[in-house]
Amino acid sequence: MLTQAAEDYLKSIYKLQEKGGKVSTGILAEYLDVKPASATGMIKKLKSMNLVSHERYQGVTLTDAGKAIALEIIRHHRLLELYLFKALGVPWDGVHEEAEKLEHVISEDVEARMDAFLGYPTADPHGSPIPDKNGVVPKTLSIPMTELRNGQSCVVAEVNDNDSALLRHLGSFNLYPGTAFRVIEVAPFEGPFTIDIAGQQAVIGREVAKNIFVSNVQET
Amino acid sequence: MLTQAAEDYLKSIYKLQEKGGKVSTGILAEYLDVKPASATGMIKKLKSMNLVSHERYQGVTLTDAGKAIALEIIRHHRLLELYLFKALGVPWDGVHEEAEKLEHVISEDVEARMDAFLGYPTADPHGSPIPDKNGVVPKTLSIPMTELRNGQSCVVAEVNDNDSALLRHLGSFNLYPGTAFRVIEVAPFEGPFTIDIAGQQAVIGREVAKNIFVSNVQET
DNA sequence: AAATTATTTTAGGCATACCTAAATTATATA
DNA sequence: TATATAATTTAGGTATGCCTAAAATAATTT
Repeated sequence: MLTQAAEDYLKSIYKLQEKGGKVSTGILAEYLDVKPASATGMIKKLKSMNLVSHERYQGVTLTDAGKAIALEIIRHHRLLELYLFKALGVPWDGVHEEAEKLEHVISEDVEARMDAFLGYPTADPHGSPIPDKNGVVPKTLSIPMTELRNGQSCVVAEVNDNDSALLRHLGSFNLYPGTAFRVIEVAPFEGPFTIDIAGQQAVIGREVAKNIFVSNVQET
Repeated sequence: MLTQAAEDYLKSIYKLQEKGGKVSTGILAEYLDVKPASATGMIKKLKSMNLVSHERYQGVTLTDAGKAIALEIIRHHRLLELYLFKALGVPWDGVHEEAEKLEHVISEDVEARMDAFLGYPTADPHGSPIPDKNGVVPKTLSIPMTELRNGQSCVVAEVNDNDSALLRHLGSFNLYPGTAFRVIEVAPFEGPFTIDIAGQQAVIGREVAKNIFVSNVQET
């Protein structure tokens, strides 16, 4: 069994790999809130286990084995988030932190039971895809809200899950995955978005909008 | 926050204190499956935190602060066991192991939600009392099954939870807490018990019977 | 009471995973 | 191209929590 720290490193490498391109020691260290020297040490250890590839100064990449483990942890995390949300009513701005601790200790058996209870879901409360047991990640077709123009309507597909305060803010507008809204006006010069959600008007700053991804975009 | 190991030590000291009298370094080490020298080290650490009292060669005792923490962990454990059993259908011989890992990471919030879901229960699937939020342990009035005589009937109150194989064995006879049975015959010379459970006859060895505690004993 | 046996503690090591500070290597600037 | 800056790695240190082996203490037997 891997240590919790090692699992966190694999998961983080996967996420950074998805997001941007090269995962450098420094980027990884910053993401995990440790010093670069600590990341170097763990990378060395993971490399010796054939879970990552790494050439000095060239960034780190997951091997197939490493990717499989990363996806398993991510699956645990997202199923737990949805379970806590649906079965126990934990507010969506709290499930991330809770799942962060549970994901390392939950058994495959309990996970399978939660999966069945939830009806084999494909997305967590923030809209992030839940990999299946074989590590297949459901494709999500979404674009950043910042690409929307005046008059377009759409549905919230996914929001960033790692900022509790942001989630509470979005919750106050009912901006959950599945919620539809229409862009009334995008202020010029990278300004805020004025939108209509079920008849209610709301102003969403650009920095906030960057954390929202939408699908089903239509001109109206 | 305490480490997981420290929490396990406190819990174990509490349980050993309940069961027998003096908790020696050796007993504690054996119970936790570590070497006596390791127990000495942790006892020293816990003493420096004022969670236990200890004089060399004289055994260890929980302070009020240590006892409060021990009871909190035990509460986590037993609520988790019952939750896994009732909400997710984990078989009763599996919940102990699972809860052992979860008890250290579950938040007070999630615990409160499970507690409410379960209707503020007072016993886990093995019949062990669940301490309340203030550390008050519900009193259980039960006697060892080994004290029963021919013709007495009773209800299973509690069984030992730390032996998976034993629990499967008891499950095969339906010997769960709450199940009533009648002693048909106690074989002489510390022999086995022949009992009647809902019309079905079963033979329970004395070593197995030592793990069963009963209440509501009546002559029939 | 002395000697043997058992328990407990001390002393010294190991692995994990973090840290800081210094050295190295790569990249950007003059 | 040489030099300054930034990123990365190495070296050495901390804390936890386990280990073994040896020393100290207590309990039991003769």
